[in-house]
Formats: sequence, structure tokens, C-alpha cells
Amino acid sequence: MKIYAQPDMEDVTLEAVMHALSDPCRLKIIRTLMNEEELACNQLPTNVAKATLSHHMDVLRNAGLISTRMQGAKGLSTVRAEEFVARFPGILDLVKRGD
Amino acid sequence: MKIYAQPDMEDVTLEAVMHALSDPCRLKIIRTLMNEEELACNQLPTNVAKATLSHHMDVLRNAGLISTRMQGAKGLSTVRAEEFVARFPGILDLVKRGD
DNA sequence: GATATTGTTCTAAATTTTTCGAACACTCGT
DNA sequence: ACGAGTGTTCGAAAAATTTAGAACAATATC
Repeated sequence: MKIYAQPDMEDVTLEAVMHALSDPCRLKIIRTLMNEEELACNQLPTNVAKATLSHHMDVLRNAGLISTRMQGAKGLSTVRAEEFVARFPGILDLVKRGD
Repeated sequence: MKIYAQPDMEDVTLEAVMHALSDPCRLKIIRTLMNEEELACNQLPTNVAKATLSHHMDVLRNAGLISTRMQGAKGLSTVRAEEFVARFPGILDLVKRGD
């Protein structure tokens, strides 16, 4: 069973966050997860191949934006909202607003 | 005399902002400009060639982050702090904090 | 056990970004 | 007018990102 490592929020850099959120596909993923609680990859609204999506999820994880837990064969992901907001206040509000 | 067009802040997208601030060189430029008021390109702390710097300044301008006015042969740039904060609250504070 | 589902990893191609040299235009000081 | 300084633009190389097909591992379902 795959264990997803997530960085300590302390270790996440603003640069990594900015990069993670500079891609339309990843932005869409985060926006979706902010509304829908916990979702598996195949519930996410993308048109990319699964290998590509897997990569995007990795970028988001490494930027401290999401955490993923395995439930059976599925990896359920959520936004690390509370922690993230504590470290980078403002960002998620802007993402949510989305304009 | 070169006139620098700057976008209406309304037209700036979050994605463009995120991209602009995802580069270490550009991040450093903004941080410097936040402390130093108005600076010409050659006052900025970079190790890149001038053509490269010119490109970075373009990216920052297009993301609504800076404006540039000509004074003689120099282009003096400043952060569009007030406008930018009004549209994207939180971001500049995080950039300034810089950790 | 056989088959489908879920998602990762490897490898590589396509695309985008970053970079810079050289040529150019403009301003300033002399 | 000349030379130095400032920065843009063109053209192209280098580097990083995005993308996906195929093989794979693990779980779930029948």
C-alpha cells in the first residue's frame, strides 16, 4: 500500500506554492477539492491522462496543498486547509474566489 | 520613448500572478522593490543578463505587479502595491515576509 | 483465481520557460 | 556629434515542465 509523504508545512516554500497554483489544471483540482471534501483522482475534473494527473497531484502534495490517504485501492485527497491557511494566509481565499 | 503598457488590474488573472511569483529571480525583484521604492533595472539584484531581466520585468508587469515609467534613459519601476493588494489581498504580505 | 479498478513509475516526446548574445533605439553628458 | 549608459527586441540554445503510453503493483469484485 502506497504511503503518501506530505511535507511539514514549515518546510513548504512560497515559491513552491506559487508554482503549484500557476497551472490551470492544478488550480481546478484545488478548487474542486475545496468544495467536495475528499475525492479520488478519478473524481477530479481533468482531461489529462492518469499519469499526468498523478504528477499534478504530486506537485500539489509537495506544495503542502493536499494530503492523500489510501482507502482500499483509492487514494482520497483533501486540501490541507487549516494548516495551509495558517502558514500562507490569503492564498486559499483567492483560489476559492477564482477570478 | 518607450511607453510601458500595464494591464487593468481587473484583467489580471490569479494564474498569471502565481506564475510571475513562482520564479526566484522575480520574487527577489519584487521583494527589493517593496523596500526601495522606485528602481531602475540596473539597480536590481540579479545575476541574469539584461535581456533576461527585461523579460522578467515584462512578466511582472503583465501580472499587474509593477509599473514602469521612463525617466530619461532609465525605466523606473515600482510595485503597484495599493491596486494589487485591493485585487489580490494577502499575496504581497506573503512575498514580503518571504520564508 | 480471473478481471476490472485505481493509481504509480518509467521512458520519452511535445511544449513552455528561461537564458543569453548581438543588434538596435533612445537618452544623457561632454 | 560622439561615446557611455539604459533597456528592448530578435533569434536561438538550454533547461524545465507538461504530457502521455505502457508496464506494473495493489485492491476490489465477481
